[in-house]
Amino acid sequence: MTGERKAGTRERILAAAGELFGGHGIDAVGVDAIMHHAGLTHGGFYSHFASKEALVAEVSAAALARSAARWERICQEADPATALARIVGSYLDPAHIAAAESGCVLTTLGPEIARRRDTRPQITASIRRMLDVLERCLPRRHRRQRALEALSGMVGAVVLARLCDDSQLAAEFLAAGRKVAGLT
Amino acid sequence: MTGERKAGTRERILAAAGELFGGHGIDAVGVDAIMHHAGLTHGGFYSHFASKEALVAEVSAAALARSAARWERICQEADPATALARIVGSYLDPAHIAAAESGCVLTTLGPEIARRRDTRPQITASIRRMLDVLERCLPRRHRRQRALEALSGMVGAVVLARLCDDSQLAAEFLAAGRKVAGLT
DNA sequence: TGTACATCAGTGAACGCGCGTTCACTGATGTAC
DNA sequence: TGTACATCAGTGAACGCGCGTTCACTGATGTAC
Repeated sequence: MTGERKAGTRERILAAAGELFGGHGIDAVGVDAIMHHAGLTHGGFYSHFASKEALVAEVSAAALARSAARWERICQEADPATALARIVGSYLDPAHIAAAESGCVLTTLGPEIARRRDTRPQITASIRRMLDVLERCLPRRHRRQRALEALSGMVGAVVLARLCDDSQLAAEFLAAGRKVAGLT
Repeated sequence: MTGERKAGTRERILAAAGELFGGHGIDAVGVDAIMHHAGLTHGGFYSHFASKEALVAEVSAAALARSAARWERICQEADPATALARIVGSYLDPAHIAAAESGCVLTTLGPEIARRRDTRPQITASIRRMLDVLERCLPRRHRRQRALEALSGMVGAVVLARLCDDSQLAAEFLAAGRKVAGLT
């Protein structure tokens, strides 16, 4: 069926844009580069998206929604303590620092997305879902507050670790993030 | 003296670039916009900087160094608890969320700077100075670790608060950041 | 003190280039008879 | 089953525009005599 084929291509464009945006920033990546990374030529872009800006809104919202969905899956499949360890452990891992192109959008594009006000409602919704997951993983006392602290610490630690020239200092930030997020 | 005049102009260009970069992002701001914001025409830019990229490196390093210097000044002028309250309180304040153009570079341009590897040594040096200030402001036990947690929580809370569509959720992140940073 | 000259910060027109976007097209796929 | 036609995802040349950068210039300031 043609519709399915087209939908698949659209997904490939979204995935390609997500990787390139995460790795190089939104303004540094052109439509041409995105389409080539998706194995297409640039002209076809506009039969899938109205403009680059429309793609930007969709890809950042979709990428964060996917992260939230992954956290929810982990939370359902394992007991709270194990789920927390998996989520926080993979977030605050040197591999996440190194692989910005596939990393969490909050840490790769956070400030850039914050400036584009139209995307914020969907981003906020995904942030709430991530907070809910953390709440369910954390011990009962002051759950809500501790989830907010955990997410703040995780995002800040990743941003700072990526800025550090020195991998030991970066590792210290990751350890500090783990501590804030309640990992022993 | 001519040298002083020129140095003053250079500072004005750096200040203009800092404001515009913080408010709109690095790639979204052109040399022309920066020079006009500094009250000059674009052609003169290249008698002050070798390239836009050279300006970017200098302005981000200079902006963060200025933040670090401000923290050190506060730390010297007040007792530890007061200094901590001032530093953390102004960082995690709705006014800082709103005024991205004059906000901390870690939160406005963090991921963008992390991608430009040449600036990272100077950024890392300023991060260390900021950690040192926080250490001196915090109670003795586990100072170092708590300073790392504080800075992570502060940066993450500001990034997340700016992403939130809902000012109440933003305020919750700011409160969580204050908690992590040891403010009662 | 006054005049002639040198310096150089800043001006503004011009450049080549890559961007986002448009559009006439092609050729594979699906439908009608 | 075979032929004729319609559809439309994807192609690639072309567009106008704004970017970073260059350069011949101007005019205010500093120096020499």
